[in-house]
Amino acid sequence: MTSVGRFRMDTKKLIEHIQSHVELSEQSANRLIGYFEKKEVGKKEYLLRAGITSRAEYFIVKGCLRVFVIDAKGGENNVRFGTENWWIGDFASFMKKQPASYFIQALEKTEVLFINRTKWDHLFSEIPEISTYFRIMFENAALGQQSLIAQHISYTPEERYQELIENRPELLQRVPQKHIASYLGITPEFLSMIRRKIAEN
Amino acid sequence: MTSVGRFRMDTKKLIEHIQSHVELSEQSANRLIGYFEKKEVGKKEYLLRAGITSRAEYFIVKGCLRVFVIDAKGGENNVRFGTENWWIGDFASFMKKQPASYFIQALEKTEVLFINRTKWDHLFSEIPEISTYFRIMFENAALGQQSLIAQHISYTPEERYQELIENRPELLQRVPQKHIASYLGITPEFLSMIRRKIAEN
DNA sequence: CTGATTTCTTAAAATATTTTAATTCTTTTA
DNA sequence: TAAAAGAATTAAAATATTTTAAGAAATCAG
Repeated sequence: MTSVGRFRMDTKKLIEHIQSHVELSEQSANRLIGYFEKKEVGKKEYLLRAGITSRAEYFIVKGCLRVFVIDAKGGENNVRFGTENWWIGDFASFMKKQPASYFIQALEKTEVLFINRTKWDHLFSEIPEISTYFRIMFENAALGQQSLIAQHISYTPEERYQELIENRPELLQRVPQKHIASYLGITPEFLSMIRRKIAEN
Repeated sequence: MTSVGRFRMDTKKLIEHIQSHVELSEQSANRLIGYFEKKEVGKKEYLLRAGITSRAEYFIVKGCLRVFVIDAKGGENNVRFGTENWWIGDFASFMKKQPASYFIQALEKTEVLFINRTKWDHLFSEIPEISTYFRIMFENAALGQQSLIAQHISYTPEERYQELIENRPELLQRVPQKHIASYLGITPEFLSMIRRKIAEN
């Protein structure tokens, strides 16, 4: 197993991410390792399926996942993409122990760290710094989603595509366009048209 | 000033709301009062304007507010409505002390409790139960927004209107239709058509 | 490496939504 | 309470987006 410094490579990525947001003592960092397990998800495999109760929250060490819902007509609708250093999961399902609304599928071979519900419940009391870290994560999630909603309501598909180019250009290299189109709430055909129009200028 | 039990009427509503989510000792409840101030906002008056740094987070004791952004074409786009027992504000602006993106306007004469930034920073260390309460509030915000985004992406305006009828029927009585239309991301004319179509069946 | 499958693009026709404008209904104000 | 202002409805024309279908390009499996 690859090792960097005191930690396994995968755990190190999580610890670095936490340390980029809060102070984390060496002792806490060491304890933390015991809370997480590693999992690999092959391309096109599922980390979670709607209807199944989600048993974990996932931190992406390497790879790319999409989160989608199936609508009344049976169509897949992407709502989020996760890449390195993102947390992903169906948090409502995880917390309330209720069936998930979302599917989570790997778009590449992906490596995640995950924490189960029992350990999650102990985490905050035993590693206090983590409480602040997750408060920041949830605040960021709330902020990000707030502006997403604003964008979805106020902007045209073309403007939302331009936003995506600015905010997450790496996704356009990594994710098939049909998934981008679904994320933008349009058909692949219409996205193709938008791209042509932008390229012409 | 009206008084119920030991507390002023307005503060009591907040304390009851907190107690419906976490245990709150009498001592903590008493301390809490000192953190909040009261404010009245007349109909059509603004609690916050985009461009101004938001100095507070607001708890609605009585009344109704809308949160909106102005888009590139100068149009107002409602993103949220707050009624009794809702927290409202531009949290990004409040936390980062940066200019607000949102306008918040009263649709009725509204009474709010607010906490300023200095007190917010002391709140969590001095009244520990509150940390859990706000974690729950943010979790709920994240969950609510997650399903809002899913809805916006997956459903037609008509379906979103039906959702609104089921989830927040009181808003339809309270909020002018042009604001509902803006919230749904459509024109008032189109909402009118949807309503007629639904009524016909 | 090659055939099979999936993804992307193009164009035309169909549908959904907005815009404009006029009319009625409701609320506000003097 | 009447007049004025704002909000909701209707319909027709204009525009945005989806659907369908087909071919080209890229990726995958044997």
